Amino acid sequence: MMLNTYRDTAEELIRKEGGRATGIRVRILALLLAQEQAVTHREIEARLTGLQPDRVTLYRVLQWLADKGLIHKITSDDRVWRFHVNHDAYMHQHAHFKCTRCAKVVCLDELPSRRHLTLPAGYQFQSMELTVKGLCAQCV
Amino acid sequence: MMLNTYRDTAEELIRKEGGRATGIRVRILALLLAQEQAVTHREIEARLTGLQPDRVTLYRVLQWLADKGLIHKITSDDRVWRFHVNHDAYMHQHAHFKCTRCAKVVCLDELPSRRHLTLPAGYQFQSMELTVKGLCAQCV
DNA sequence: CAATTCGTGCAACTTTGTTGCGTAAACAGA
DNA sequence: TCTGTTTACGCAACAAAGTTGCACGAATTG
Ligand SMILES: [Mn+2]
Ligand SMILES: [Mn+2]
Ligand SMILES: [Zn+2]
Ligand SMILES: [Zn+2]
Repeated sequence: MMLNTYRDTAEELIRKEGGRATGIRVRILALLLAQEQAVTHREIEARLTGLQPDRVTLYRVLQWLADKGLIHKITSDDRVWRFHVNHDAYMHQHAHFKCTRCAKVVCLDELPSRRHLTLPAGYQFQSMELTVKGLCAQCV
Repeated sequence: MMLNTYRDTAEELIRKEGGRATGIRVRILALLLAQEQAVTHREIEARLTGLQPDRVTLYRVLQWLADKGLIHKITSDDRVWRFHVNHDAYMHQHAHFKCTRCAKVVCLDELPSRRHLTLPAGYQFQSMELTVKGLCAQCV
């Protein structure tokens, strides 16, 4: 399960950002480190067995982790944020995939070049958000 | 202002879909036909001077128009739907631009080819949603 | 004009997320 | 190990966006 290792890593990362390594923060970040795919607030709540932090605290911890750059927030058409750790590969801008059957969200490696887009005259590019929809390997 | 023409067009489009051309539906679709950019539920409400339909009715009219293919819904990171008429040019899949300063949303003409993306093994592509962020011509 | 169907308004509810504030826990320094 | 300060947490209340059920009223059909 490697859960102890995840907790140790989590604690170390939190301290490195100058935050207090509270039980809640460590458990949440450890949980995120263990997730392959991006997870919602609800899913995190459900998987924090034993520990049941207040909803507000969970929101605030997730926001803090995102502010510190340890995780990133993913917006989706279902109006629910999903969270995923910032592995090295995901530190740069990247696209996401969302399964239209099971709603799973995973991070993709790349983003198409902005050269493939033309903006109206006078418009200035800053960034792009790309979500690919389809069926994941389990749902095909 | 061409508003009469918009109302006539709206009424015609609604009847063509087999719906009742009620005052509310006609006014909402006429308003959307007149908009260059995509508008939110709130903005539509504010611009329907004189007529003040119930919030729920507005939601239902917009959903009906979208179901009939007369308009399309645009999702955004601010968790608010925006609506825009389906001009011929926008019947196919297309990208959107959102201004990071004034929150204006406009439809872009094209979508980059799916060949520029690689999905994990076993994943099946269905569609993509692309939002370009930046500054519009008025905000640069 | 009457019957039927469809659209609208109202009230209540749901989901997701935010704000303010008092209290408790973490950490640093003695 | 104790003490004081700072930071995080929990609770309650709030907010925005959207949904559902149901009764009533207005279009359309004939
Ligand atoms: Mn990601
Ligand atoms: Mn569009
Ligand atoms: Zn799936
Ligand atoms: Zn702008």
